[in-house]
Amino acid sequence: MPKTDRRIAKSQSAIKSAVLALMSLKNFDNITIQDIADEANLNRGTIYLHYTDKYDLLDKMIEEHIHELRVLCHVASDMTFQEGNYIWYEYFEKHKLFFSTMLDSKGAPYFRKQFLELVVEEFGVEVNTSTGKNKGLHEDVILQFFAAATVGAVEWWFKNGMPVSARIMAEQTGILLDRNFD
Amino acid sequence: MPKTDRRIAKSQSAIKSAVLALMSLKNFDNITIQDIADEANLNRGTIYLHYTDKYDLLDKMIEEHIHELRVLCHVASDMTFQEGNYIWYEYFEKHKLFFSTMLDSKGAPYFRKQFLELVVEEFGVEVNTSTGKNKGLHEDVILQFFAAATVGAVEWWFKNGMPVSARIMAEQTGILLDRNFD
DNA sequence: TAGGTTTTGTTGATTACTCAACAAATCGTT
DNA sequence: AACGATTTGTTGAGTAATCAACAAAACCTA
Repeated sequence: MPKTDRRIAKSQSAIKSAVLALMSLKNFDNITIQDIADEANLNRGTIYLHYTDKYDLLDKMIEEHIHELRVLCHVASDMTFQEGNYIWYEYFEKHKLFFSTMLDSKGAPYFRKQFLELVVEEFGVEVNTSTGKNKGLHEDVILQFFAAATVGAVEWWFKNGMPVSARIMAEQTGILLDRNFD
Repeated sequence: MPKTDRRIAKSQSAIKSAVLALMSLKNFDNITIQDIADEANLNRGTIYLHYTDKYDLLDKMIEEHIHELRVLCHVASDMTFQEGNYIWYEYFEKHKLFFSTMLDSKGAPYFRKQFLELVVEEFGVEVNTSTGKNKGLHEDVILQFFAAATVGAVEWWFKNGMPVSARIMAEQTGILLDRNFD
């Protein structure tokens, strides 16, 4: 694999940092491409060399967070859902600005989709329908059921301004998941 | 004047910052071009697009400081030498790493020359050989005399590890200058 | 909803940067 | 003084970024 050109790495890094910086100042939907270019100190046209529009840019940023969450899943593979969830929710809280913006604005139409796919995939290794409490149930049904539940909880949490702590969210959704997997 | 290309500004800025960062870690003479390129996160060849070698790079950086010092001179044009000197020595102290490196290593062969030229030029507006205590003396002689004295004092200060405070240097050289100009 | 203003996305010509490769110069040991 | 290793400065071909200019879309707001 040919390593990426230094200029590409620098431009993309500057662009993403600029978006994050601007998101702390104003709503994503009110950020213009020119704003991003100014903040990143590069030409507006350069942004279009890497992303089709600002929503595509945001999607790419989402992909990176999805990837990080997947890594955290593997770190937590030996833990209970309660314990593992807390790692996730810590990550959410750390990037609260990012995630709440993602889930609030119309700016990230595919976030929920990508997020759900991730959860389905990661829950997949945990489910067992040949023995235990889920014996005889349909694997896909269980997966989609609890994945949607998990994503929905996170979505609710952010859309409502995180009314409870990350620890509470992790614990309670963890209890509900641990109760249903073995 | 056509404004400089954004890429040029960014590259030069990164290169200069890299040199300053590296100078705090090791002697300038031990810094390689590759070190600078790595620190600045750009290709080694890019440095040669802007500077002929690392000493030229250093000279350009010097020029910028010389320019700053000239600006400070104009700010201090209404003050006594004692007062004005303190502004200068504060600047020296603020950039102590830079200046001590300049005056210590063989890396900046022209620093003293440029510095002296600046002092001669700036003292020029102060000297008066038609009336007062210097009446009848040769202007160039006075200028070269006290400019060399001033530069020599600064040089001594840095080469000997700044054994006295900036305030003391400013006060004492200020007294000596105020005593000889009117 | 008609008006002017801002933002968008694209274009083409130009310039700066990248990367790998090279010979020559310098450095550091022995 | 001779050795290998590092650093230097340069080259050429390829790519990314810049800038100005443009029409079309989206946006106020009166």
